[in-house]
Amino acid sequence: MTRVPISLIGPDADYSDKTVKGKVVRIGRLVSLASDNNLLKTVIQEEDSPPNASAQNPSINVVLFGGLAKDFNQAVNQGDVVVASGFTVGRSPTVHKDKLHPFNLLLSGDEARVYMISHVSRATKAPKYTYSGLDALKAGSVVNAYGVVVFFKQPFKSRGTDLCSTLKITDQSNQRIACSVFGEKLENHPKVFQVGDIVRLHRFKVQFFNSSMTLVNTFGFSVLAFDGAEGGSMEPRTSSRSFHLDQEDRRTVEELRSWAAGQALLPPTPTTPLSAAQPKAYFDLTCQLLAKAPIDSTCTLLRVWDGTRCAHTLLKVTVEPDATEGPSSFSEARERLIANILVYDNHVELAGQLKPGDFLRIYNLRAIPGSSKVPGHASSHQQEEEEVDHLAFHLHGGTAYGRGIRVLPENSPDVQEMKRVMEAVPDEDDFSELNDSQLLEVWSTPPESAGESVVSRSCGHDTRTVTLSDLKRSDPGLVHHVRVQLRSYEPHRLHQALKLYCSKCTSMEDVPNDELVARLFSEASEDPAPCSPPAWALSGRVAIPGERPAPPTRAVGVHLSTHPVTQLFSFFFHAAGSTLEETRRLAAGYQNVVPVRSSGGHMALLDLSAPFLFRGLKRYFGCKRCSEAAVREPVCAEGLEPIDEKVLAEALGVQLLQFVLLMKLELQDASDRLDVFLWRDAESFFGVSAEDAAANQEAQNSIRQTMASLCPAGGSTGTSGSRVYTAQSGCSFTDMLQEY
DNA sequence: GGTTAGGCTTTG
Repeated sequence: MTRVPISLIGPDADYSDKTVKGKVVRIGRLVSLASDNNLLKTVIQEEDSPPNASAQNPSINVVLFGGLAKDFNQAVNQGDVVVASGFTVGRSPTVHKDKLHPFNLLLSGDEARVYMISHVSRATKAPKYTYSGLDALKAGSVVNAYGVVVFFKQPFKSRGTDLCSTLKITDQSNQRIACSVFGEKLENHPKVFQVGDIVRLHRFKVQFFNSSMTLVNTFGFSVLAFDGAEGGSMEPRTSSRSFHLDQEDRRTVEELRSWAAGQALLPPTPTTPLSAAQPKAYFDLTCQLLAKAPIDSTCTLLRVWDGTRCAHTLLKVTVEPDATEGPSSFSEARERLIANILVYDNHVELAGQLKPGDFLRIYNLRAIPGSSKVPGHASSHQQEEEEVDHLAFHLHGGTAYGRGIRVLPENSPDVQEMKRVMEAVPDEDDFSELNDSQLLEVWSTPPESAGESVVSRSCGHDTRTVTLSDLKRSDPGLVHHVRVQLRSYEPHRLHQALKLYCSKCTSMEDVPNDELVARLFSEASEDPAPCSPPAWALSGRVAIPGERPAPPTRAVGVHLSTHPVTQLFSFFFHAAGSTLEETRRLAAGYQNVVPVRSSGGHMALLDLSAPFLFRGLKRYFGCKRCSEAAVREPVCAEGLEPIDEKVLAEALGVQLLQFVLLMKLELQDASDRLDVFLWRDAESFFGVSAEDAAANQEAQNSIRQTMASLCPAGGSTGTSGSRVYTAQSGCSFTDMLQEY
């Protein structure tokens, strides 16, 4: 065999008796493909290019398949020198992105070989970071350091071009060192959420200021933040995809945690729930934003809750419903749990970026007793006296005392705890904000009189039966039992009863039909612009699984993302150029298929009328109003949970829509008729989840059978065959049959 | 590989 210089690799040549030699400069993740195949991408660089070569030390992508990929992954270290043979040459799909060789080497099949010429031992593989104690910092040097946060400010706008975070950190030396982080992007700032958090700083410059040390980030810096509690999660908070964390790092974090616990550096109550808010006190609040409204240019109203009820009556702030983002009113029960927060000055800009549904931590919030004048909404004297005991909450201007607002990730332990509290709040559920008039809007053929609908409530099953005529004369809001005949129902086509519901903006819409979706797919594939895949994606082509008898299979371009810890192939993008039908077939063979298109040279999701995700037979949709979709790599918080529709929706900035069932029933008894909506309890009524009903025939048949036996004439006007049931909300159809 | 900030007694 003869060796070919990397620079001379090109198409249309026979490489069966050729070798390529190079140093391994990058090793990708091992990707498991379908049917027990593996794939691994690596980059090798020629160290001894011949003098006549066009480029010095050129690099080339090498893609290994099958057992070779697996063996290579186990054996190789960065820095090893290898020789490859038995390869073929293909066009590199990533040449524009990685600026490497326009072709790549493909090593698959029996002839493919990789020989290791020299081997670097594991111990010297990763560059080792050394960390300075905070008492050993030398001005002018660039250091790495660990510290426990004793003071922090959330990123705020500096007078320059960047956002600025300031921290004060300490360690076992008891030195307290100031630290400033500058950067344009919020995601590069330390994700410090409370005093006691631990940070790991890389590449910070030591500067002297007023006889005290300060650490300032330099080029190529990184910050990881860890929970400071003993036994807390070891998952660092970072936006970086490529941080390195080894056993020694974990030990350092553990040591700082136990040291800090002994020093009582962690505040005993990091945040105060609304139920413990005291007048005049300053406190940090973890909460969920429900709605917001601008008051004037220096003040914004945030309406939040945390699931607990404040011991003091909360101040009501009235604003125009039109100016409110999110629901403008809530049920009475919910209103009692909602705190109105007025945020001022510099916080107004940040508040503008918040979305109803966001989980927030608000730092240095002040509880203010008595009525306070809201700019532009001066209340009358009478009202002021009435509200004298009421609590309002202010976030003053400025960043002193760490005043600020931070969006917390949904997976943070404090948010999880708060959600448990919220879930236990009675008389509220996902649909509480959707009222009858909204339902009628959703309904394609609204009944003539909106007054004929009633809202269902769960009940104690001890109410006596009333006639429909009694019911219609009684006050709204009461719970009734009726003994009625189902005269008719709508829609007759089950797919029209399936709706998509957004828990964030409480909108409900029809499920887009296949014709519309197919059209979006064909439109997306018409864009001829080349699409540069993101750096983390592995690009290639896969064959569309065919049907039997197999038609000629077609291959489509795909971009893969693999699971960071298990390295299992778990996520799958497919590029523009395939049809809905092809995507459907891909989804049958691969776990997660996210259709993408080319948009201005970048990878983007399709219009959100199309499913953003195919998982087997199931399709998932996103809310057009609440999503800020972008193709990003999905990351698992703990690294081990499966990548499901929720993880993907979050990574892609998609607000996941929930399938719900909505039916209109026309009830009749001797006294009257009544239209009712079956929806909130529809799933328990049919004993079928709406998501299943959207994807599987068995679930659909079950609903169909239930309706057919309730209303055998299929809802036609001839109802002589209809049977009569005693209906109780919260009751399944099977329960009803037993009672009958 | 430059500038920003460099807690701090807030108050509608």
